Amino acid sequence: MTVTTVHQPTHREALWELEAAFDRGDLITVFGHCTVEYDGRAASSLGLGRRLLLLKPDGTALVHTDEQQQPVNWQPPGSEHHAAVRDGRLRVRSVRSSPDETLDVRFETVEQLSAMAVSGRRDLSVTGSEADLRNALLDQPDAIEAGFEPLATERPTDVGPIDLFGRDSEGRPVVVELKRRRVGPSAASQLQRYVEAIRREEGDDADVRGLLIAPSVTDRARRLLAEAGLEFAAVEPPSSDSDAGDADAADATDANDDSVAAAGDDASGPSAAEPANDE
Amino acid sequence: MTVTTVHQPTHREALWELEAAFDRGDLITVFGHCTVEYDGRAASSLGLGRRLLLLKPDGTALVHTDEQQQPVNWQPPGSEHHAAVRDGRLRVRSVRSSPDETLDVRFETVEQLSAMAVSGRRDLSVTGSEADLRNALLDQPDAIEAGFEPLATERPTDVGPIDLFGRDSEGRPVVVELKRRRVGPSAASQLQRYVEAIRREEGDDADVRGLLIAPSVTDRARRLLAEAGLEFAAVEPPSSDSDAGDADAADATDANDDSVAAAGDDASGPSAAEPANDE
DNA sequence: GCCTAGGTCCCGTAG
DNA sequence: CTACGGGGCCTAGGC
Repeated sequence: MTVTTVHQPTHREALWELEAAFDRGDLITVFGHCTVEYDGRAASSLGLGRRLLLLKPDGTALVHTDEQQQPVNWQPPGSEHHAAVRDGRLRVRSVRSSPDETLDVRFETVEQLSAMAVSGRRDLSVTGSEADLRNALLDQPDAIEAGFEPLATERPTDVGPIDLFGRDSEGRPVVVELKRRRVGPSAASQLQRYVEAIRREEGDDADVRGLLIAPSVTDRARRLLAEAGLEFAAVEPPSSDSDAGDADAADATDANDDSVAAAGDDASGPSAAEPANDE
Repeated sequence: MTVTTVHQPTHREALWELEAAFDRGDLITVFGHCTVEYDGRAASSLGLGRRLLLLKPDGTALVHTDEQQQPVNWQPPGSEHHAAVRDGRLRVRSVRSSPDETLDVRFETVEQLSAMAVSGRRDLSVTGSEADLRNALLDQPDAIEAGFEPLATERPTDVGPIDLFGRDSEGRPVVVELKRRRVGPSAASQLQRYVEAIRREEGDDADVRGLLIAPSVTDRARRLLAEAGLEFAAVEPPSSDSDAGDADAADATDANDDSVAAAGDDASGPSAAEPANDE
């Protein structure tokens, strides 16, 4: 049995289950009527309501409502969870130091408490990141511009590391800043900062180019680049069009063998089945 | 009853419960042995493992493991959840458009499925934000420097809005950039960008000051500021020291009325009880 | 919808 | 530990 659940437990029962789950290193969910107080880098307070508290064995605490991707309150990994019954309420407190922070969740009633044994990989490799873009451009330097010669990635300067550094066909140093998505003014400032650092290194009269590579650029950023004498080149990130096989398979059909739940999910076409390609 | 739970349901049973919970607008948790596939702005794949899937009625989907504050995979609010049984697995798919993105969670087995009716406030007012810092400085302009006169907040320029704009005791324009925490090179660049925009507005020979206000600054950022002729002033954010009453109370004692759960939680001292001050 | 910047950002990596 | 920048960042506020 990899999950333990109690419904509408007394606070003592809930406390006992929490203690056991802490010891087992389980992932814990607590749903109930609670208040939430946070004090640390900032401070906040949340009145009574039914919410879901998630407690992880690494010290993470998350309070979720029925809206938003982000938790309404939280405590980062490395915290310590404590539970106690006090003033007729079940209090779950997650604390960490450096910085000193406390999250307090006080339950008037606990509707459900579950403890689950998690397993399997929790790290995942994402394709389509800036690093992937960099590697693709290193394989095809001409995609940047004809004759571009890469010299270094993450080249250090005294204002931070340059994504990609090289020389153009005429031997001029080129500072390349890569972004996986549309860029705004901050990316232009970042590139300018790096270019000026290289100019200082090479001598103030050095002819150093700055090149921002991204799928697109906002108007303001384009103007900033122009004013600073920097260049822009549009390059799509190498995610969806490079490896579209699995995406197409996942996109093509729906709802065959059995019924379907949810609004507006019309079966498009019960065509040929794709081979299962996971696990 | 505000929570419905099934343990080790068949996929058909799980599907039925999901459908009902979607209709009720419940917050849903599904714990089980699953794979996770994502394709959209990037792409990722995660092999079999026991994980917790959180589905919100606003379209949010979160896949959590036993580590990290951030979900290992997710789908933002506005997505549509669909569920189906296929190839002997329960498939939960969250889809959105613009951008086109799909999250697929395929359960080999479902250990537990719960549906909860959430209620109560989900918005929370945080104290200690940059806006609080700004308001505190507007109340006490002399905390910035003697004779400083605030003129505008979020003053627009053609490179973005200035946090706080004013004039010093000698009538010179001052661009103030506020940060609630220690700042690095990017904040210095940001301030420089604004200052140059104001200089262009006022005429290139204008004497415009730039002032970065934050709790502290890194060495590189300090050097960047100096090179650009910009200033720095250390100001603590107005969070923990302003309203320390509740924090102290929450910090003082632990574990009185009943027992205590968790590792390393020695009861410090069962001293005087503080008054309950929430709800 | 896009743009701009904040965030208790979180997170990994390098020093 | 700090520092720096990426992120499928997310989220709020304007336009």
